[in-house]
Amino acid sequence: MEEEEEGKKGTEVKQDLKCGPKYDIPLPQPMRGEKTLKYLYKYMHFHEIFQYSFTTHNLEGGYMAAKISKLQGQFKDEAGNSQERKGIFSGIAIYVNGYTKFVNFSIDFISDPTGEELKRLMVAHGGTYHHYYSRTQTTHIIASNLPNVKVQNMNTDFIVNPNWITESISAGKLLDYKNYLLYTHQNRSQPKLTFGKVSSSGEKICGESLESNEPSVTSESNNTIDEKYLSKNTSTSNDKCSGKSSLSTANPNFLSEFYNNSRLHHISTSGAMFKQYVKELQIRDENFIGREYLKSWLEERGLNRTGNSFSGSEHVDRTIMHIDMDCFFVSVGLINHPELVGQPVAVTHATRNSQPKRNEKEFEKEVNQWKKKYLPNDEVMEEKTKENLEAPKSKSFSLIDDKCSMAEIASCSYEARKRGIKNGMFLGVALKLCPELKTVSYDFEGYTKVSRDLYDIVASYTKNIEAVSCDEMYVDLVEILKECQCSPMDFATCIREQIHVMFGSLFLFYFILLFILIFVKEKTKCACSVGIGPNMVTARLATKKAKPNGQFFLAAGDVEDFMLLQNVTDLPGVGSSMRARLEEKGVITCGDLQNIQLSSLESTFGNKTGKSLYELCRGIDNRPINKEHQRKSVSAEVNYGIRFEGWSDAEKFVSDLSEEASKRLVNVAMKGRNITLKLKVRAKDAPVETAKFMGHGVCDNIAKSSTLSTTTDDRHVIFRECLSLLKQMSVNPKDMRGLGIQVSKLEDSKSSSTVPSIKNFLKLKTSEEESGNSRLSDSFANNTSKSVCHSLHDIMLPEEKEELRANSGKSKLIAKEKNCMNNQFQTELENRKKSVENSATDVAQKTVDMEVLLALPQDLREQVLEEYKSQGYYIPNKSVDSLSPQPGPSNVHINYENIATDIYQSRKTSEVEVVDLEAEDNDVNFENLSYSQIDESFLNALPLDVRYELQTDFQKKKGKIKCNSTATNQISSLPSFTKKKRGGRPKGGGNNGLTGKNDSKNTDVSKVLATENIENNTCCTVVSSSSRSSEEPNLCGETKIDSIKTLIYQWIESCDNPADIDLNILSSFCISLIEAKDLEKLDLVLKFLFSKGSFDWRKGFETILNEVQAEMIKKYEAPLKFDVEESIVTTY
DNA sequence: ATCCTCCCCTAC
DNA sequence: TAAGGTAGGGGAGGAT
Repeated sequence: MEEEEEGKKGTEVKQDLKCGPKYDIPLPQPMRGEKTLKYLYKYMHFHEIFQYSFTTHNLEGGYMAAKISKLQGQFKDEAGNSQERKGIFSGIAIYVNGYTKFVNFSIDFISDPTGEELKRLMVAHGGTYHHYYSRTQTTHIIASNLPNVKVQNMNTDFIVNPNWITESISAGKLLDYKNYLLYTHQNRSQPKLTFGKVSSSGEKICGESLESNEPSVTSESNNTIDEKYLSKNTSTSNDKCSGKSSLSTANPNFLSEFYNNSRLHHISTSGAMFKQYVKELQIRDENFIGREYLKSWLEERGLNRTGNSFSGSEHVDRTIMHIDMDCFFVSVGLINHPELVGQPVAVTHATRNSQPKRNEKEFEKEVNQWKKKYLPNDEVMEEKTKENLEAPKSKSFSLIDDKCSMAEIASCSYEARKRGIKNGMFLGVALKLCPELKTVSYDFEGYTKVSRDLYDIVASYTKNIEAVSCDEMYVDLVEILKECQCSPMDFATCIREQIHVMFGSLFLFYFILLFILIFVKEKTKCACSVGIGPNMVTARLATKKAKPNGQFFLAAGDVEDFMLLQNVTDLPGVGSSMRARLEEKGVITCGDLQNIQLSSLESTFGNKTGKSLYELCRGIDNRPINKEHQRKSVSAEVNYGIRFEGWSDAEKFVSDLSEEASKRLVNVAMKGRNITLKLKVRAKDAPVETAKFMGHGVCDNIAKSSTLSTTTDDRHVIFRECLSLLKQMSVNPKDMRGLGIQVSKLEDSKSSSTVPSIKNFLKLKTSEEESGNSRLSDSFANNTSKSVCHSLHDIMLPEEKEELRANSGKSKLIAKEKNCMNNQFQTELENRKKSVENSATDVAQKTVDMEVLLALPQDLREQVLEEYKSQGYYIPNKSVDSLSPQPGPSNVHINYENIATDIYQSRKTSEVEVVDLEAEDNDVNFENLSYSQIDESFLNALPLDVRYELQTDFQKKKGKIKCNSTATNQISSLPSFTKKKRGGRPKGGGNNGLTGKNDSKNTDVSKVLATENIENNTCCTVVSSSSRSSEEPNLCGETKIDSIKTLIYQWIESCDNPADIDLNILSSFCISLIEAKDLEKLDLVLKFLFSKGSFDWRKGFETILNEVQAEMIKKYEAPLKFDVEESIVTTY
């Protein structure tokens, strides 16, 4: 990431550039057309827009420009005001549960919001939106039909109808949520809404508005909900006193909650993820659709060899491109906050209103200790000069006081940087520098989504990529420039344009930004910067020059001059410590550094470091692009919220952490021989209560390691070892402030055979498969490998896929966005695979995104496409055509033809493979599978009827299925079925650490499921090749309701939560039931669904239900009469 | 010399 | 209040 958390010396090195120009790509020309503007008018209430002629497309100067800047001003004022008023939802944090209304595109979209809309509305009015339900922080759950049985963990008193939000907004005040409670039958003791009064600082807006606006409500309430509300909001500070904060190890879910909210964890793991992705790219077949696009792109602009003075051979020596997103987290965050574009914005956990309460003395003590640590020589008085020199993370200690929030800024916009705000700075400090600073919450899903798109775009051009992090990479351009006869700068323009459009398309979903994007173009400079140089350092330095939103080409001949004035801090490997040491020698610029002898550098910094400094400061860097990253260690550590009362707490945590480390090892299919335990211990005189809430304070670091005789990934072995190490360190658990486990000396786990400990009643797994499988499912995809099919979805025929997608329609797309983190990387796997086939086509499809286009009214959609086309944006004809209205019943029909054809091409082989496998019948023979082989404990756990069903079902199936081991391997990579293998550790696409909860118990059911799915796949293949229209709708080959139920039951049992892909299959099955007019079966299926599964599943089922209802309305103009609650009640 | 362990530093 | 992770490189100093 471009993020520079280390405080860097402000010595600005100005430079006269003889070399490559920095140049900005032009943004889309303004869109014309009255209709468009009518829409904009309607949705944005920019009344004034309408008064002007919009045939003008030169908005650069004159009257329109003035008008627009005035509108922007209003925009800002509005945003500012709402901040001042703090918004009606201040203090409210919602989690939207399964609320996936199919996009009902009415003019009055405010009254019928989607989850995304709720999110936007919430934030726009001062509230918080949680992607995940947090027991401690979510104050209200928004749902339209939340099943009530399995939500004991949630306080159902706070499950509220979405109308609460919209009506509150229209009322201009916070209405009493209890009038919108979803379960009015549950707790009839009505709350007294007095929390506003009790709220410590009388300024709490939620209190005010309630008090002043809803007095009648207050009087009729009693205090049950009130108390709960209070305990969630205002009295949490009491928790701190008792040391029982939910943000500490006292919380049983601490580890996963922490990881789900840690930006650094996200940065690390996503970085690793993309390194793995690039590694896998290497063994794939070449499929560079982007290159074709590049060629036509060059041709159109007359930039290809013939039309351009550039001769490809000039740069073939070595040309490295460095791509880096500009303030990545902010850019993604702004997608949901278009109103903040152009303002100083920071991404943090806290909000600008956060006002921590702390013990002043202790606080000061710690801050002074930090100062001492980072301002050596007792030069505390001279902070001003020394401050930024040595202090890490730009903490600006002089500005810290006991009132300021110590939430760290993960990323801040360029507007904020102009005010002196830096990444890693405490929010409180930043607010002192820039009181207008706006804060935006994290959107980890969003980051992953955008990163994925970014990598997809680049990978469609070349495989010569070194992933650095989720938003940064190096690309070796030699090959592509040669092949396409392209200049580096042209390539940079082309690829940046794609990235920009990708970003733009995300913004498009929000109409306000549609406006900004098109009319106020300079405001959307949110894309990426690109630097090109003869090697990695120079490329990197060039990027710095290019920022923000530019590109810079540093020719080999210009390197020497260029380097002279570069700041040493910008060299890779020079951080705050090295900078300080260099500064002592009077070295500021690379020019200064060049004056120091190699031998001198080597003696002061060590041989390697010295040599590397010597070379880097001259712009010499021979490191090749590392495409095949080899992992050397796996670790899990936490240095936040660690508060142990005694040994048992510590042991429990070490145990949890061992499990985490073990999971991560399994995820990467590695085992390690060396185990290191890292400990952060409160420094001797450091205060017990840290300055930062639940922070680690001033600490000493200790580490101890031990080498095992054999490699391991076993959680128990790791635990035992760590516990022993921990005891050896003899530290009082009460003083522990951080703990980490690192496993190194890694080996591929496939070399050591690991037969899963599960008593498998189906003996279909060899250890070889086991490890091979985990490798596959770990990474995104592996097309060249024998295991081509990863899920049912994968072996479906293109027509089926198309149908599936079209049927799922909009709500699917939206639902997809709501994936919880657990599923994120699982979904990732699917996405990744899709993108391989589609590559640039897919990119283009994405660039003018389906979601966006579908959400648009048809005429507007056409206009948008027309405009984009006319501006030279790459929109494949097919996709454009497909977005025109289609004949037939589906008005949301998407034509995935081009994609489907691709898939078909590449799937053909896999299909053949499956068929062959069927014929072969190798190790695994399902004929041999008998009911009696099923684990008894599993059977006993089943309700009698299901047990019976299962029994009969097995009898039925006997002899029907044949499959060999390879097929097994394929199927067991099916995302939703990979989660419980090997002692319940999720493997699959589930990325290490980001898998929120995975404490699932090991069951044998997954084996049943594996069986099922082998069969299913097989059946699916067979069925799909026959004519679908005349056939009875089937779920993976099953048509009988009983069999379907069994299938669904087993599916649900197999994992903790549903994978999208499986939901889609189920959903399309339901829709095919509608087609077949078999509403009775549909009803039974739905009832069965809702009677099973836990909370996580319900969310998925609700998506299906929504899709079904959408289809019903389309087909019969009436929804299916189906009562979710009833079906739950009747079953339980 | 070379390896090992225990750090520190750096990057995102 | 607030989510200060993770992987890799390499130096110092001791063991071999």
